[in-house]
Amino acid sequence: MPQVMDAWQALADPTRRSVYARVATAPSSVSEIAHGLPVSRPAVSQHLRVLLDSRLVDVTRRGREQVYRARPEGLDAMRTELEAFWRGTLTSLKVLAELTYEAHDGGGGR
Amino acid sequence: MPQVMDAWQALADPTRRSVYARVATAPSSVSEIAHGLPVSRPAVSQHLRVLLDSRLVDVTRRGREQVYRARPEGLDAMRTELEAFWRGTLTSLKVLAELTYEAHDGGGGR
DNA sequence: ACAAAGCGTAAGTGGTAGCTTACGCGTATG
DNA sequence: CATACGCGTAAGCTACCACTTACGCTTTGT
Repeated sequence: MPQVMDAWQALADPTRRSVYARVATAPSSVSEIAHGLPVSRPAVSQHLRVLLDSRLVDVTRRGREQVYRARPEGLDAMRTELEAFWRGTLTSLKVLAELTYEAHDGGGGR
Repeated sequence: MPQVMDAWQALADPTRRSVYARVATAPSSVSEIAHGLPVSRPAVSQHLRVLLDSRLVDVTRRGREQVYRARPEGLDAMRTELEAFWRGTLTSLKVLAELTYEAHDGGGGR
């Protein structure tokens, strides 16, 4: 039983990213998701639990199936968070790059 | 010796994110970075190795110090990748949301 | 040439994430 | 009411990640 993770860490795992991609493409039941992946159904259930705790997916009962779907808000929240991180670092980087390159290079880097 | 990781997974670790944030704010030597963190210097070295393999940081020798600095390109590449992922999922989500809500809800989300 | 600073790496350890098999509960179907 | 489907969870195992200590190499200073 995994700990509480932020969306970033939650989506870091490849399998979990696949699971999320699946439900983002189309709401699916657990068995459907598992059928398209090289892991067992309980494994998918656990991944969905993590995604659920991270507020990245949503659940709706339909008959005896449990339909999972992605939550746009969760994604957007994470994106905003990332953007802030980006901005901070990139600003610093830009300043430093200018200070560094203006003297001897010009920035032809790769 | 860690495996090869993509930028996403590399930045998933909190400590490693701190290391990256540090070098993004200002190019620093290994000891400097380690001095500001609750881990040993070798640990920082290993984290820097991972960031190096992920093309997220850069190294320059200066005297006997090894100065690490963040690579804007690496970040930007990851950001692009994320953006693509975003777009794909969000598009699907929007379509599905419309199809779903138009019949019985109205979109009182959250 | 010798001592010290600054790193990188090897070896070893603890913790935990991800997976599987086994089981039990709720729900539809005859 | 009995059977089968769909799912969540517990228990256990394996592998890997992050961290530490110990060692060796390169570079600077006296």
